[in-house]
Amino acid sequence: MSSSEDDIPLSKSSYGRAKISPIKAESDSEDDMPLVRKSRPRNVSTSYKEDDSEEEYKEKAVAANGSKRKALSQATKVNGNAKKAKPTVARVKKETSVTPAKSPTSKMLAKKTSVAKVKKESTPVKSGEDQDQEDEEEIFKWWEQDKEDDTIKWTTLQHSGVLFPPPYEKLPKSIKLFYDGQPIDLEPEAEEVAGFFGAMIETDHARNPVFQKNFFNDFVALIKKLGPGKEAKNSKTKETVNLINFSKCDFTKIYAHFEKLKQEKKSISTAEKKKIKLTRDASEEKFKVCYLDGRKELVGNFRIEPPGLFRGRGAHPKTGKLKERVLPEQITLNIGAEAEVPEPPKGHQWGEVKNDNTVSWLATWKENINGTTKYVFLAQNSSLKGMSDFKKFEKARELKNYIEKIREDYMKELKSELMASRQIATATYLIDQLALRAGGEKGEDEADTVGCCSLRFEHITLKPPHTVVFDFLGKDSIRFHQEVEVIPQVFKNLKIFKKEPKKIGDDIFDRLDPAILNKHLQNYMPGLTAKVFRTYNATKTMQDQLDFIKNVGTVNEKVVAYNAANRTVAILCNHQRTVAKTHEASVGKIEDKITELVWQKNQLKKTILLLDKSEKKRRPEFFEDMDSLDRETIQQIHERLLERESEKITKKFARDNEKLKAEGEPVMKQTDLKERLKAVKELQKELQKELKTNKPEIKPNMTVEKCEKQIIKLEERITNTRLQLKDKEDNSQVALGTSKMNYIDPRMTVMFSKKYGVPIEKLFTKTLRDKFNWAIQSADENWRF
DNA sequence: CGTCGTACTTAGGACTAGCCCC
DNA sequence: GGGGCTAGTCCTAAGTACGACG
Repeated sequence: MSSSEDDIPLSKSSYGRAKISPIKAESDSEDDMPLVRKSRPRNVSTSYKEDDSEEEYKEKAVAANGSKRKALSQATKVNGNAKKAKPTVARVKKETSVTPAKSPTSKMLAKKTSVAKVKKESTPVKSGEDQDQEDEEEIFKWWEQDKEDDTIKWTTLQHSGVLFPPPYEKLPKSIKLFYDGQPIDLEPEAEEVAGFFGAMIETDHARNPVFQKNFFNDFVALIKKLGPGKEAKNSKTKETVNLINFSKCDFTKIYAHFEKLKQEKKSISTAEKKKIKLTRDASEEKFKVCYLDGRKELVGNFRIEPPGLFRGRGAHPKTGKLKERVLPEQITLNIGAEAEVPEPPKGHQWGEVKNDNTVSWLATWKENINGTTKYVFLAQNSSLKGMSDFKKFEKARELKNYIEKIREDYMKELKSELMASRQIATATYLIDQLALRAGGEKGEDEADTVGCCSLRFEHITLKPPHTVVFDFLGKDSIRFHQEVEVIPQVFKNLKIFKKEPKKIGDDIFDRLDPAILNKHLQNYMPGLTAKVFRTYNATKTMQDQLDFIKNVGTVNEKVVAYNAANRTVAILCNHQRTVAKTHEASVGKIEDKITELVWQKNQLKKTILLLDKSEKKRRPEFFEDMDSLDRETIQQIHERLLERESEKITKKFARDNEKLKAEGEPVMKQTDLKERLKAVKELQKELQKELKTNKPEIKPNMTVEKCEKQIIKLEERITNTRLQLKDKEDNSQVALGTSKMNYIDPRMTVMFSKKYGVPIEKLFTKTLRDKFNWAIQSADENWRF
């Protein structure tokens, strides 16, 4: 059936268990999270990175770097016959860094075109006349437009094509692959592939036997194809054609070489790095933009994917295969008929150039491993992407008008006489309640993952009276493992669907596939498909969660509350991430920090009493917790304190010596260091004494007021750090980003921002603010999903 | 219908800029 | 002012959906 025989020896980590109620979120305790992760291979590093060698594109880029105004007028001309509506021009100050966007609360779907002149973030002084135009750029407020027919994506379209990765640069002569202890000369094309693998030998991918096998097959085939070649100068090398044993290959020299390069790159000065970035940016500038109906829009992935080894996820049978370099001849460009076709790289031709305005891609090619089509699309902040995003959320919003009926119906249909109807009802129940994906069929050559319709016998276990255990790998081979109490009829149905003669490997929903299911759903609402339920339930859950949040407390507290709501959604959608290797350590560090802050606070309280005994009588409860830490903990704090102190002194000593050396002065001796370290000894004595007497040393000029002030500061820091710690713990295996980016209607977040007075910057990163600008501009504090 | 190809959204991990802490 | 860490960004794989085709 599927993959299997030579599968990756992935260690399966222990399964966690959690009861979760079948009806979403609401208030189920966050403590018993149903998230469990199988241990997956982790990609540690890639260093086959394309990079540098900008030369090629430099001249063109400079030419393209003309004035914005020029570009604009040119574009407008092209657009001459496009939209006729008269633009309303509004002046809107564009957000500059941290000012919350002023909401010009505009009506959605207003029947007018409006174009706002927007101040661009201050450009360095421009000379003279056309400064006005240079500083301002027109922003097309598509969300204030009629949403008409969307089969036509554009009327005119111009762009500069795509950016190819730099050509392969041969390794230095001294760096070679070793075979059976001997250095091997390889043709550059083969050497490049050896480099792909060599660079990653320390990653989990490279340790995966399937990856190794696939890589090696392709590698050997390439060498055979190339033949001994002109590089083969010695007899030993001729044997490379017979290179057949992976275990005799030694990539360590190559690996070391790439590591060295990495280090060198890291060590170049910041100024130098900046310069490199600048030239790189300049050479790429023209690819970054395009003109759609005359309006400037950003292009997303204009960089052609560089060659490398395919990093298929999970147990992908093809992982490790060689992903070949893409040539211009393989690329199809899509561009307006009126536009000038960008020049292909020297000595090359475009595969094809077409003018299809029913699609949004600018370029496409076929990738050689799975034969899938890759596209170059516009950036996330483009109008095209924005519009379809908007539509997606409006569609999900529309579902709320039908959801009741749909639920009512599937409850009835669960008992249908017709097997097909019963399966549809059961599947809809699961998709609605558990936010499962549709689950289309997959091929033999892909990782064995499933969704609702493709669930198999072995993926669910029935536990009477009506608990179902789901355990399967979903998209990206992320494990879905939940124990769910379902309604009795669903339990009964699943039992039927699993009944003999069904066995392991058989589909649960044997009368169903996403097409059938979606067709059924369209009966309720045009355009309704399985995935809409995920969007609907995600945003609905978010709204319900946000509604619980009281409008009190600090901004930080509100952000934490928002994140908690976001987390509920992420859990619903099973958005996971691997726990960072450094997680445990960093949690430990924060915990240590908190106890240290508590200790400091306690010290201050004791100091107050030493300064003025009467305080204790005045407010005994204030001093109740000043001995909250036990002796051992305090001792640990002391140790850390002392260690830090001596480290600091040692470092300072080293620095001072460096300085002296540089100035040609005689350096200090180790005894001088010892002298300096005496201060630490002093401190140690002091602390030891404190530990005995339980009385802190009083610093000169200390007053009760000063102590009070510091205590308040410390308490603030303690709550903040605790908050931070909790957030970190709760988020360690949940990925919040995916739901925020794809499932939660951004207008919900904008509503929260406005209603609760939380700057949008605290909720959306820069990229998200750009992507969701339409939502920021159009939603207010009363917005409801 | 079932299969396939195309076009688009959704996804987690790799990489990195910049922030914070010392 | 440098190093460690993390949040944010980049990259591209892996889904969904749908229409054409036989």
